[in-house]
Amino acid sequence: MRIGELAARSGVSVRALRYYEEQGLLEANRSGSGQRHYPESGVERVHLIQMLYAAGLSSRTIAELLPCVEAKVSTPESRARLFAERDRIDAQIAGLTRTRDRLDAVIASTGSPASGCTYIADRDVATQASSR
Amino acid sequence: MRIGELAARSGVSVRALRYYEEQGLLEANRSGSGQRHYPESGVERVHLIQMLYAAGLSSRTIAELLPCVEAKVSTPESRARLFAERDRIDAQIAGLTRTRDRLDAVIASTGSPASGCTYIADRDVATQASSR
DNA sequence: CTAAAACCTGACATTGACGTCAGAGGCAAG
DNA sequence: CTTGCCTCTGACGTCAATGTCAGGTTTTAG
Repeated sequence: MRIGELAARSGVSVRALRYYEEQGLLEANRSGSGQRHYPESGVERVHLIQMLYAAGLSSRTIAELLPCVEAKVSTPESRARLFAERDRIDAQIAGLTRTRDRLDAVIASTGSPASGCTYIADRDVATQASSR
Repeated sequence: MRIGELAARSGVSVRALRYYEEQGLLEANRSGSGQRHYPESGVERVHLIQMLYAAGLSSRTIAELLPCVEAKVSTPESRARLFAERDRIDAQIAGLTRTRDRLDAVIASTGSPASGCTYIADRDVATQASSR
């Protein structure tokens, strides 16, 4: 498939795919005229890349780890890297959990008791929260 | 205390503290000559700010939520915001957990004796969430 | 008193993962 | 063959949270 289709199917932009290639995360077969062509497995690969990005890894780190994630092969160095990233993610989860619990506490304290001020008179629930 | 001490004690840079003030996250009493002075509670406040940054909130969002986190008071809007951020963090934790489990599987498959290529299912990728 | 250290404001630089635009070429359909 | 969409490369723009530097004032130590 060509780049537009891969973009559509994997949910990222065409620009992002070219960027991934530039960073050595995603390879493409080039047709005679220079157009990129990807195998079906490209979709899965892009999802994997996105997952690692979402975990806070940089493109450089991803480039280092992708081969051993895909090929299930690792050198001692890459194993150390895998462990380090795993632990970092663990720590991140722990921190996020504490943050969430703290937010829960705030919600509870401002919401339930007679701490004043909080009227659940829902007047405009349509205020969609545009986070992110 | 002055800004240098707060920076040292809270573990962030002086530049960052000035930035927090600029963004309305951190207030300072000014001495006659214009120098910032912070109460002891500033340390805790900066830690709180850092925690929220680490959870992926933007300075604008933090500015909106800090008052009700500190004062335990919330308007219906801020409550909705709190819920939304809490849920976002929950989703982020879930995604990170899946990523960590996948890394664990990779580690196991590349690390165990006869690295017999244990297959790793990845059907559930791309839980959008980003961090920082 | 003086020099060093800390502080001030203001402004430009940086980093990462893209967005966006320009100008040119490729490809299937009518 | 031309129309219209897709793709190419290259390059500059963006955004957020700082880093860094300049040039000047304040505080502190000796």
